[in-house]
Amino acid sequence: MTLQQLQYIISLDNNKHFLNAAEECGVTQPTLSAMIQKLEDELDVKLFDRSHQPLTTTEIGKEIIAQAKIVLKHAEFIKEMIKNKRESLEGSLNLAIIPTIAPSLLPKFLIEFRKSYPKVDLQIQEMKTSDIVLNLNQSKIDMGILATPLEIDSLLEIPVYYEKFFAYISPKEEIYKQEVLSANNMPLDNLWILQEGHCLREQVFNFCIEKRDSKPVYEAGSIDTLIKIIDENGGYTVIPELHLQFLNDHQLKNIRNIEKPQGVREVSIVITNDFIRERLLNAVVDTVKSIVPDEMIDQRLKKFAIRL
Amino acid sequence: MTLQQLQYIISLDNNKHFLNAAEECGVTQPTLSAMIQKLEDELDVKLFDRSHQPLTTTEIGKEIIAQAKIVLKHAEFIKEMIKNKRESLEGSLNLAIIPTIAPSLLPKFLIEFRKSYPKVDLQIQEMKTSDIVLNLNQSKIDMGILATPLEIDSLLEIPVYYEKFFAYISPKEEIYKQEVLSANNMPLDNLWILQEGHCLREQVFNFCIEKRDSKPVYEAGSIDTLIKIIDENGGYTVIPELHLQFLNDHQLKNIRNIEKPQGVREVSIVITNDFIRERLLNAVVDTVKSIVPDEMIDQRLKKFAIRL
DNA sequence: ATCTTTGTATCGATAAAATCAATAACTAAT
DNA sequence: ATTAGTTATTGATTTTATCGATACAAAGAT
Repeated sequence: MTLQQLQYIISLDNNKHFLNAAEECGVTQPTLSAMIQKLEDELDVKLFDRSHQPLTTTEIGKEIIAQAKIVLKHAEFIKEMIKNKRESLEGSLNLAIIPTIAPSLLPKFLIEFRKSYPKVDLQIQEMKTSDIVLNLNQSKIDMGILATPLEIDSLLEIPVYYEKFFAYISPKEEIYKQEVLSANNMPLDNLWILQEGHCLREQVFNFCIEKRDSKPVYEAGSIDTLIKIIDENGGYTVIPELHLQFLNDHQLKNIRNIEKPQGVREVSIVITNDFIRERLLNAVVDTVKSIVPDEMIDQRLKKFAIRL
Repeated sequence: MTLQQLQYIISLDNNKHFLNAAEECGVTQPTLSAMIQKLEDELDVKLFDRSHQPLTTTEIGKEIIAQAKIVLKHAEFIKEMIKNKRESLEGSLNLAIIPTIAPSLLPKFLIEFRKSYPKVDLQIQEMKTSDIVLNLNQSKIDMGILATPLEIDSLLEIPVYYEKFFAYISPKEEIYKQEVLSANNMPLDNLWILQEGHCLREQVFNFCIEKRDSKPVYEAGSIDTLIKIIDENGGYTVIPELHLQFLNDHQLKNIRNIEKPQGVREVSIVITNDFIRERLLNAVVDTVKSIVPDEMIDQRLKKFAIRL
């Protein structure tokens, strides 16, 4: 018994005519005849009485066809389920986000997303990149927002914006006098940097401290802390563009552009490659893009993105 | 999507192991792999995550497998329905019986059958052979009790008993003096016979009036009437064995055996060849046999049965 | 009745598919 | 890094579904 055979007997029952039913099924009449005979043989039951014109469905045949319709309905429903899943804007969504993005993105994101998609039960956790990858692969979370590229086969990255790096420099520092910093010419001394685990740390190393040697660096747990330390103690650090919104006028004077090369991090929505809730994915992507300045979405920035 | 593929993913979900699942399904592991991949391609959805050990079922995969189980259940139910139908001793049963059998069989049959199978809703109609055949072929009745063989392709005959013919002769007749009648030597004069449409009429013609010519015969509507006519007016007729029970002692003296050849009619339960209620069929057959003398069930009588 | 017309089954050939054995590729653990 | 365990791939083979042509059967028409 196959779904196809069930389709065939339903069609024949509708048409009461092999040729018409065959046409409806997109096969020739001999094929339909053979397949229906085969089903009748397997079930050891005559489904149709072909001795009259037009042919009639036997008593048991009618019952079986009614049941066959139920079977096909339930089979079709599988495709329905998938379609729904793809198109649905409901259900729970477990989102993880790295600490160096969270503070500058989450506040606005939460407001926007909840307003636009109130039926989505949004759960957000802050975690570092490696944990996001782990949890994604274990299907413990649905989505991550983090710096890319990761280049992991099982994961899919959808870049949403490109964020420049800026130097935040204490007036006590020598380089404070420079209007623009050159990336490959930044002093290691007095560079404050995030603790291990933050990808931003690695990116900064990769980006401006190419000649990275054994010299010790000072470490902190968050960008906010870094800035406070520098305000009090001097020194400098590298912060992402979206963090500028949190600085007061006085602090903004400590910001310097970095050039040659210009540092940019690619921020992406990351999902597993079996993620199928396409519409929900678009919802997240669109929401993030809506709260980020247009210039940051410009794909041309991609060429400056730091790869680890 | 095929039922087989659904079976495969259910098995893999149970086993979390291609090799074991393949064994359970009675195929090799490559076959299982290929079939599951094919389904995943068709649905455009990853059902299993093979990157971990043991493999896991994806979120959507779990939902689909739950639905697949429902589909298979409903498909299996088709076979279940057929089995039930075969084995059931319930529901309605429309039975037709020819007039020359009805009076001698029905009274006892009704009592017995209703006692043994109270859940069967038995409906009985009396009709002549041609109508029974017609109604069987149109599925208007389920079963007929009549004289066979019919030799109709679409119908199935289950012989239940063999009924001898006896001559009922008025004492006024010349042949009344004979102790035994010879079938091929019976006079046409004063032979009373049933109206056209009764197969018994044709059987009598075939049986003892081989040299049937244009000579007119006298006709009546029932065996009872025939006997009353003969009692009053003289003449003779041919009656079936089971009718003897209705004759009084006086009338029984008018009975003569017929020999060379001995006439016998085969009485069968007749159904269409798509009849599947096997157990119900057996119930009817057994009931009829139980109310007929054992000698009449003897298969050896078959060779004397009259063919039309 | 005989002959069309219409409808279904059968036949032989072909195309599509499922299946297998062998083996490569991959994963996880030692 | 090596090994054991697991899944994917490959190429050959078998099975199944399909087709076109035609035979056969039943119902209508002449």
